[in-house]
Amino acid sequence: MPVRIATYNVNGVNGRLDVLLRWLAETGPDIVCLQELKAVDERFPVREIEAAGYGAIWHGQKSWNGVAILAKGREPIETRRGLPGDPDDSQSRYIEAAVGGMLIGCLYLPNGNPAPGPKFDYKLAWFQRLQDHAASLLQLDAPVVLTGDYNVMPTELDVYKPERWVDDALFRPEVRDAYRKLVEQGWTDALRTLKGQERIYTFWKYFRNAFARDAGLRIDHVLLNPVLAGRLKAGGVDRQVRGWEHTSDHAPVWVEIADQ
DNA sequence: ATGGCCTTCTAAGAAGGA
Repeated sequence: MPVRIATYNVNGVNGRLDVLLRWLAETGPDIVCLQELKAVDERFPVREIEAAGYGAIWHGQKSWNGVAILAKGREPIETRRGLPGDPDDSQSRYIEAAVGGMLIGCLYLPNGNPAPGPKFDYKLAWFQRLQDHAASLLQLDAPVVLTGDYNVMPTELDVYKPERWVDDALFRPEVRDAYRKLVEQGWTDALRTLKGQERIYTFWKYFRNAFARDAGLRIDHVLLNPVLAGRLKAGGVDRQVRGWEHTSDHAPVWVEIADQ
């Protein structure tokens, strides 16, 4: 049986619990990385998620951020919470676990707007810490996935109107460079590799009917280490979820990994 | 070129998102 791994910026795990549970029931991913829980640890809906058949670990925060890893029929074994490199960073943006012999890194990279400014500086510093940690993960022989909301459109192909985003923190050259350098360490951008030059979006603004116009961005990514890249069989975006009532502004992204 | 929408926290609007 292939393993299906998904990432989903849920934009409020309690406010959109119905959407999350419906998506889990309809698509049944084996491993799920969630971002933007927007809830403290005590308010993570662990009962409902367990009732749906998933074990979970999570790292919450009041109002903002928050990440979680879900595993169908098993408990993720937590290996890390928070990126190394800055003990003063109190934002909940990274959690990592071993699930069924794979190492899963779940991340929510800072937005960084407005740029330039302190938020953009924080984004670049966070990206550097991610690069450093990712390099250490590449030393492992085990299968490794590094996935989540990267808040970067890697190329012009990933933006509905690139010229409108040139000064945005999600598309500025420094951020695209950081993503490119990360991938060039030896990671495989799963969706781009599978889809060639096809347009792929994972996010559509709530404003101005963006989803209906398909005015989207590709900012949620699944990166695979070399062991897993050779086992990549399929991948896609669950676009239908973005069309549901009361839904997140992101759609889930998934890959399927073949057995060894 | 701007503002459009949506969440949380907490009780009206502010802040953050992208």
